[in-house]
Amino acid sequence: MKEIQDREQLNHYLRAFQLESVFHEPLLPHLSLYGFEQGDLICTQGQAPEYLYVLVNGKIKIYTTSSEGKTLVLSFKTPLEVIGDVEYVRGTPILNMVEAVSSVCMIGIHYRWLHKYGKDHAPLLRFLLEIITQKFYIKSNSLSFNLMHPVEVRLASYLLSVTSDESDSRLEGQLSAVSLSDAANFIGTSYRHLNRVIRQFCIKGLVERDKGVIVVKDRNGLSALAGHNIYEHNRGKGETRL
Amino acid sequence: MKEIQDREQLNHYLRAFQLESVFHEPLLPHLSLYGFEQGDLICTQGQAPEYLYVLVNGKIKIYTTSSEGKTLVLSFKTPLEVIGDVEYVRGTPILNMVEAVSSVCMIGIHYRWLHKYGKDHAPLLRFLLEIITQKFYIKSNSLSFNLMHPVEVRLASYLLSVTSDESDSRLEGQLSAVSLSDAANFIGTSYRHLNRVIRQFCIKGLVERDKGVIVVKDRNGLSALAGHNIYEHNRGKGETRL
DNA sequence: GTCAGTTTAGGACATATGTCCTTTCCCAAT
DNA sequence: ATTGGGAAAGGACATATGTCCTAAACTGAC
Repeated sequence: MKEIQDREQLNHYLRAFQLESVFHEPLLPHLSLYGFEQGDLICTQGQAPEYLYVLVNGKIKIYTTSSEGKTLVLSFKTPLEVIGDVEYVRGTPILNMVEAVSSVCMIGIHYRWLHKYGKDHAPLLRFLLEIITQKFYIKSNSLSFNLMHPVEVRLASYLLSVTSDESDSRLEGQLSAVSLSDAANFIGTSYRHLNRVIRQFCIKGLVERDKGVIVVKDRNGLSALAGHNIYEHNRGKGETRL
Repeated sequence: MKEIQDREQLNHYLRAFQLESVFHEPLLPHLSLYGFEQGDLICTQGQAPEYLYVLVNGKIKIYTTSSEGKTLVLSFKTPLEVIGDVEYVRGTPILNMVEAVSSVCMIGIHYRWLHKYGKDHAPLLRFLLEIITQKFYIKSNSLSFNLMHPVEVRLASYLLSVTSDESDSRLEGQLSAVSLSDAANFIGTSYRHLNRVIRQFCIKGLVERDKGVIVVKDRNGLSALAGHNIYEHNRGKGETRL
């Protein structure tokens, strides 16, 4: 991690994501911009958190490691997203590991100032409320979805969700930076089983694999399998009452 | 549902749960107290929500029905808990079914007033933030837990969590109002499989079943099985920064 | 008590998924 | 091109879980 001393850039992000009212005058001087390289660890489970981060560029992976050593990838996040919010509100140690999947840019603010100047600042509170509510909603869906559907369906859904935002440009969606075993841990299954299902998909002509890369061939077929249950990414916030 | 016209009782609850600053002066006149009988439907999935409810007495069940007709019980809640909060923040239809598992008492307030008098009221926003953060935390744990552990472990954990708060008084924890098939839907398995696992537990002497009631015989044994992963209920709020 | 109907438990089998180990493939160093 | 090492894929088997159906237990009416 390195701090990026570029006030201009920071202001740009604040404007782009409409955060000017969220981080008002007294908070501004305490905002910093941080850069992370692909693979950098941004947060470590169990540590005492100090900063609230706002993801403004790049992609991160949230995961947790159980006492038995299994890894479960909880989510992949792209802007706009906040990390350290749950810990801030609850006053607990860091819950999960956070790692940069691409090069990443985040706005950071120390809890001290967030608390001192923000605890009564309604726009900030509403912002956090919306973000966390969104997280809850996604998590809740994800829970139901995982519990109710076999890996086959989850994989189809996952492939759709990943390739839709990755491959804006290229026609064929590919799995890019996310390794297959990450994918397995995200879907909540073993690498072995993931392979098995992928092979079925290949046979059915839904995807093709070439040198470890999965290429989606039949989005409609996958959609049919997935039902309408798509793992949600961050959708822009809709109409809210707040 | 019937409205309980008892200002005294309402004030009592507000005091008991320290909600006086959350619902400040302008909101007070719009608070009402509602009573539900066991089995009453409190919210219906898909409908337009109107009220934010605060559960102050009794026990409720949150569940969802998939398009294929499967039911998944998302959680059982006891005071202090809020429902309709996610919908309020996101401005969406009701997400899940909510049903009274015992006779239930809730404080209700129409979104209209909540918005009009509450949208800038920091204590209310902080309250919602804490509640939803708590929900997120529980949900997140629950997701990992379900994905990483077999039914056997989940059932052990479930039995422990249920019997700890039910049977404050009685020594033997029993499953009370919650039916076995509810339990199955909560754990995310089939009734059939639940039975299978219960039978194993019986054989191991962990529980006994008598006329459809499960009696926990060996809490330590169950704990060993569950690891430290206990489904969290609402724990009183800890130290928070807010 | 007896019976029909409903609820609850269990049997048999099929499928989904996990574990462990072997095989294959890829890439780099030589 | 050759070879060795490590990552990726697949085979074999065990276990976990789901589905469908049957058997057993309970309940209320008579």
